[in-house]
Amino acid sequence: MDKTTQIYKALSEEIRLRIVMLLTHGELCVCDLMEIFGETQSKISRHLAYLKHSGFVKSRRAGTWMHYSLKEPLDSLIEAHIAFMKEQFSELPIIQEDVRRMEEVKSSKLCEKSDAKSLRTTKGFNKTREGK
Amino acid sequence: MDKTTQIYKALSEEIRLRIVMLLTHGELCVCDLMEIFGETQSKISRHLAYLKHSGFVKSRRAGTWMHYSLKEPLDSLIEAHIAFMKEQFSELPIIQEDVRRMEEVKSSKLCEKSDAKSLRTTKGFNKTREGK
DNA sequence: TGTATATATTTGTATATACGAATATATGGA
DNA sequence: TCCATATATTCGTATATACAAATATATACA
Repeated sequence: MDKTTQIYKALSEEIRLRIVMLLTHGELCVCDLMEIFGETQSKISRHLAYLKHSGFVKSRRAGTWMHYSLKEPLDSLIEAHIAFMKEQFSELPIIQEDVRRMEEVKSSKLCEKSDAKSLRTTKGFNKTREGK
Repeated sequence: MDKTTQIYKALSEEIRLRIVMLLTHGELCVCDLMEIFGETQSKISRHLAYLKHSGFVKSRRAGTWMHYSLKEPLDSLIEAHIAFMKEQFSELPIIQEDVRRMEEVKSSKLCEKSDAKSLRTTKGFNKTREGK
């Protein structure tokens, strides 16, 4: 039952549960999550590593950015948990607020729209990043 | 989300998850659980206290025995978790083996069949208990 | 190659909670 | 009241994992 209890441990820290909920909407990079939650890079990164070890997420490097998304294919038990979470938590104010901030962040940042290489060679890139 | 994460914490320890699964079949006393799991009284009691604090179970005293069962009414989120667990875990060998041992223990012990007072005044009671 | 950026990991520390062993409490019966 | 039984709690300790701060790593670009 190690796998089973590891899933529960992974979801027993609030920020990890909220990250998983956000990732059901699609891929996010570390910098997005830092901004959405107002947390330090170290904290976000640690929890993503935990979720990765637990089988929830995969990462994709694009230039210097790391993009995280739900692993594919998901272990079927994890998939069932995520379906359960969507049913149970989607309507919670704190989760809806996270989604709202996610949309805000995604519309004001470029790192989600294409990969680092093309961004960095785009005129005006640094200007865009200054907003942080 | 404290309630939410507390539920995940409660289920993230294997023995607690297995106790909850057994209690879906009905009330059990501490001594039954000790025998089913082959664990010490202290360990069983501590985990039951944790489950009680987390809102999963209630206890009923009958003489010197404490009987535990799923709380009623259950918090609706906990109820949903338990329904999920039944779906996902009922067929696992370890869970089925727990149920088998539970049936064995319940058929060979009396403390489940009536309360302590009547048992203690029943002839042959101590003999029955010696089997332990 | 050297610098800057994004992310990951390490370090030192704090907290939650696990454990076994011992002790305390509550009940029932002599 | 005193003892036995069932259970709960405490004590001392070990482990997992949280945190912030610091440092390391990987990549991009000059």
